[in-house]
Amino acid sequence: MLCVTCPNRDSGSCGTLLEAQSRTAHAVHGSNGPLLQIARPGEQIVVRNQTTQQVLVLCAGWAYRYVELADGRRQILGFLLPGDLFSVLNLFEPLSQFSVAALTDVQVSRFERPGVRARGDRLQLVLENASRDEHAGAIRLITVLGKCSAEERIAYLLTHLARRLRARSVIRGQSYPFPLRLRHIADALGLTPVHVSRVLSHFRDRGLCVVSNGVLNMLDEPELDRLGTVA
Amino acid sequence: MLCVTCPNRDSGSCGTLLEAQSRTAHAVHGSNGPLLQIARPGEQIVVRNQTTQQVLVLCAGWAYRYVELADGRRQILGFLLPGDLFSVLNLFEPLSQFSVAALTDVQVSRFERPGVRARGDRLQLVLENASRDEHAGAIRLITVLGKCSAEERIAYLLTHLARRLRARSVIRGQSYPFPLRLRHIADALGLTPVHVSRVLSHFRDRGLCVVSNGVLNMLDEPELDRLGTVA
DNA sequence: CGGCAGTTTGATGTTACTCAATTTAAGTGG
DNA sequence: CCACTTAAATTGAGTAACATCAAACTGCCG
Repeated sequence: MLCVTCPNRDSGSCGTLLEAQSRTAHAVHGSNGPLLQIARPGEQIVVRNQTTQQVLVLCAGWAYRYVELADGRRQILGFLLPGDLFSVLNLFEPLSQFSVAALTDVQVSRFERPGVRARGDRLQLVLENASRDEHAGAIRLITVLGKCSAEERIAYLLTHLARRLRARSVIRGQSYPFPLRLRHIADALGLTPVHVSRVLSHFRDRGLCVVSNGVLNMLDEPELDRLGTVA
Repeated sequence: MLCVTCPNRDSGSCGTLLEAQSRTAHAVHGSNGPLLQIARPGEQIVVRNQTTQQVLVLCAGWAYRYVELADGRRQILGFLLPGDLFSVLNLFEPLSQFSVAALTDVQVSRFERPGVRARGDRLQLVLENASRDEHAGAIRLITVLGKCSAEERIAYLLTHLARRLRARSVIRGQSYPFPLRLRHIADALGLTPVHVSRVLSHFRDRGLCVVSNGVLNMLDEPELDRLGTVA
């Protein structure tokens, strides 16, 4: 199946979610193709509180959404995988509530903001689904941060990412590419890199998972899943 | 100004937010009035993962949205004040992502789910605003939970509630009715009741705020605000 | 071969949790 | 109005989880 958002016709990097979204966006946009942007690891793609008339979709690579506090502390709100809309809100709201930066080399598609108000059922449906997912994700993260130990949080993150990657057929087995540094995990889960390291090596000792060479290998996914299941 | 959602014509319990929302909902609903429900403190109003064809608005009193983990842990997602829509998502999604329970005696208005798809600009606008607010609230809470100390979290909660109450003209001075128990604060902020008690008495000693007789008195609101400001 | 960024490990410190006892407040029935 | 009961708040002591600081170690790239 062709993915209209990305220039590359070969499947793999773009999952099912993207297909629905991009088709919609494409339909709205008209016949001229989307703008394409590339960024290098660490590069900032969206600046919080900055307005843009475009809707962004991550086309290839990983990125993360985050906010920065006045004193430099950073909270990562979540990770963007290929096919992800940066934010549903972004469809009708020009002001971004968070920053976005690249984790790997990424490709980002930029569409002119579609006329959401004038649209019919098809887009509405996509919007509702994405809206629900985003909301559900926020609730889960709040719950994990509020009620779970470091082990539970990390297990949650690892299995949650695996689930999302599977949903877009990026992985089949129990391992997947893992571009996150300890710092990212820490900032996403309210921990310190040092403590994340300790928990991960504890996981390694228990034969739960290993991360090496930028690849995460889940040796005992059921147990990881059990640990990381919150609600 | 008359509040169509509530049976009581006297203002005060219903703030500005409700007026916009209720008018909208009323317009969608047609001429027959909304169903009214009352509940006592502690009573559960919405059950997570349960579907309903109605849209709920808190009309009087306080309530809270929460999720419960398998082992009984509870995470409070936020507090509902008079005039609050239970959830924006609720407008087109029959499945509730969280439970809701009453903190005080409450009145809840139930509207038949409006035909969101068929509506024009007016409702769209209200939806966008509410959607943005809900999203912004979730991001703030995630940040507070992920990056802030117990003192900062509690200061954030107290001043945040004050702001929301002021926005609907419920309070003018620096004190407001405070129906939360330590347990609620704890479950909302990822702390234990015991620790919340310690922090609050520390605040008291420093002359920041006092809570007694179900009333919170912010003696040094600027300092509280400074403590609780995250992003 | 340096040099840098990221990770690991150890030692120590702090925050917040747990457990338990005590006090206060809020009802309830006499 | 006063015992009695019950829920909530407070206080103290001990502990666990996680943070902080610092040093050693790894891989990688010029």
